[in-house]
Amino acid sequence: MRSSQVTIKDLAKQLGISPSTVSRALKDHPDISEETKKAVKELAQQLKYQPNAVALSLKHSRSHTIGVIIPEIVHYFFSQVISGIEDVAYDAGFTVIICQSNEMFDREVSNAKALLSHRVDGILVSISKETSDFEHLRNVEDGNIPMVFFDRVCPEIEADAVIIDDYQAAYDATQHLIEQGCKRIAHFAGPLNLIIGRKRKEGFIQALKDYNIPVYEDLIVEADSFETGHQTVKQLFKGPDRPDSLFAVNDLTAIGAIQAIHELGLKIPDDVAVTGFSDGRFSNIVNPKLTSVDQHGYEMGKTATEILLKRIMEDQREYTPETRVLKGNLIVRNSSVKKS
Amino acid sequence: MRSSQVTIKDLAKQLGISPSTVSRALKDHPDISEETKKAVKELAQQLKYQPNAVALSLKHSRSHTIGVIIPEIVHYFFSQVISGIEDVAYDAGFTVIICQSNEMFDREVSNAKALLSHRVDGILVSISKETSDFEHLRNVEDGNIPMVFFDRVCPEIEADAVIIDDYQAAYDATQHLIEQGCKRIAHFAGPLNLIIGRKRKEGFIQALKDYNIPVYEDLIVEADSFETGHQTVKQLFKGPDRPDSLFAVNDLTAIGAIQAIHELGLKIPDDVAVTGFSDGRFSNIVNPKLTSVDQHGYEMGKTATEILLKRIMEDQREYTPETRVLKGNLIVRNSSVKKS
DNA sequence: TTGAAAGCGCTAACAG
DNA sequence: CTGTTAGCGCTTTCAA
Repeated sequence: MRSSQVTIKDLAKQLGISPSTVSRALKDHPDISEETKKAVKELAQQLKYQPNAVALSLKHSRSHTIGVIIPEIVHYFFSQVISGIEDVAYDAGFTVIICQSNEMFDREVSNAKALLSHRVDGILVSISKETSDFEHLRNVEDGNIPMVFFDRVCPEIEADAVIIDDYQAAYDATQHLIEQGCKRIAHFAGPLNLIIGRKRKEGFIQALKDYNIPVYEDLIVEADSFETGHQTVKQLFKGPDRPDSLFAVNDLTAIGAIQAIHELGLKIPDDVAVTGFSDGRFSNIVNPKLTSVDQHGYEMGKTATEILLKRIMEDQREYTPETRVLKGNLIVRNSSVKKS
Repeated sequence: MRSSQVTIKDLAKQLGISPSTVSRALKDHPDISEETKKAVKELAQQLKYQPNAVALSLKHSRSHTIGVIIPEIVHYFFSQVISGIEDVAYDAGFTVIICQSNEMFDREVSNAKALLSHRVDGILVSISKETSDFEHLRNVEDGNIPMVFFDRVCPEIEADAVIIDDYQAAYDATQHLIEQGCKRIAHFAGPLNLIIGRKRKEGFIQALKDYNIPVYEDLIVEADSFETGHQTVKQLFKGPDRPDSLFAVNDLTAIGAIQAIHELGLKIPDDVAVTGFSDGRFSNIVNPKLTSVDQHGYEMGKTATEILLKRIMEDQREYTPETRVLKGNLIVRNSSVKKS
């Protein structure tokens, strides 16, 4: 016997009235007598009636559900985003379906399909590192499902987006290192097919240029995980003209790097100043505490969801996509401040 | 105009056949001619037809969706659990709805309601710190929705559960400290209304007893966050007969404690040996590296989901609930090993 | 080999 | 004030 959940029919039968009356009574329709309302509501409570959201979705072609496609929730930043999403959605009476792509393109495609199939009212997306074909997202567009990107946006699709100013934040972080007297600054970059990877690199380079510091191409390496951060330091920092500082594309990479730097017998920040990006739970916990950029995950999730819900409500086919840019705040801690 | 997704009717109309034929053709029903099948499938692909999961759910009283009620996904452990859940669910063609209780009872109750309303086929639950009334979960039981607890189980409801052997793991961690020569061991405990909190405390105490070490009640304090871990150390470790070691109920607490211990000018592990619990991303990153218990989050999520899916499939009203106990492995690192 | 009709749970126009 | 009916998208007898 499948779930024995109570339906409106059950209530109607027990009360000897019609289902439509029950339906109306439950929503306080003015036509219904107080007496009937009371009887219906009491029985509903007693039998623990829960409206069938599935039937409602079908009826109204509105699921009051939004879908989220997110790379990996293990990352503090993304889990913060989800909290922002859930809080807003929850207050608006929306349910959230979260799908992890695990940074895999195929998984992301299935995720999109599943969400379309579930007839979500809107979708929030942050694309995976692997994604460079956007057919699956175009399907969402074509299906007229509102879609808002966050953090990792898609270059080829015109849609709302919430990002931080990665360029400026990277610029700020680099400038900060320069102001500490650093001259040979390494950058561990993110995947350059992602806009965030490119923007952070550009901000880095521009800061160097503005301060007339030569840009050494071999000090710019793609490395965006604890392991690659660690390995890359071991190669890049062993020679005599090693970098005197490092700007890493995220905190975990910075921390992998920090460990390797320690293993090489170098001191942070005096031998090597280090800056991360994202300001996760780690930044305050490692030794030395890590200078990083606060990416405002919670706010990003909140904002993206607010925009999405607005789109869902206004429900017009044509609109001008809006890109909301949050400011990334550089938070200076011990890993980058040279004693002078 | 709401979502313009293609339906079976659209296909039928365009092909001049009936919806039922289309339906059958799409599922390769043997009665349908190859010709028709081909035509239908081609058009479906061309128009990017996606079956309406909502309609299917209503029709079959089966949503192929499972709900998860989880305290907070920011915690590494819980996000690991979710990955385990998603992987298994995904392979079985199930969608996952994740709800965070944020450790709030009220939120947990709404979560349960929402999931019931969405007619999920089953629910996975780890209760919040605040939860001591279980009415909402009893509603799930009464609705005949299969339910499996993980990690934080509910004492009053007979249901399947997947946990680790918290008692034994705490015992092992304590024993390890004792073997390092520790005599005054503090325990920062979790909320004692949670079984995990009680079990870990019991394992701690039993280990002390087995080794004839006095149990000092004032060295057992409820503290289960970075902040409380930090504060508690400041109070408890300042006197001359301070503890020589600490077993914390989770890693973040241990790390808060470690920072405070450093601030007091004490050395880890020589002055104070420290052990955490959960083995998150942090354990390897802090200095010194933290001894901790691997809680096997991914495996826990996987196992819980496997059991849940089994219950959903077999679909019998009566069964004997099963409690699967995973072993928690103590992982010894620098924070607890005294040089001798 | 295909179509017509009923029904999953609910709502809303239309009747009464 | 309440009941009847149709329909959301799909499947599935039953009939042709």
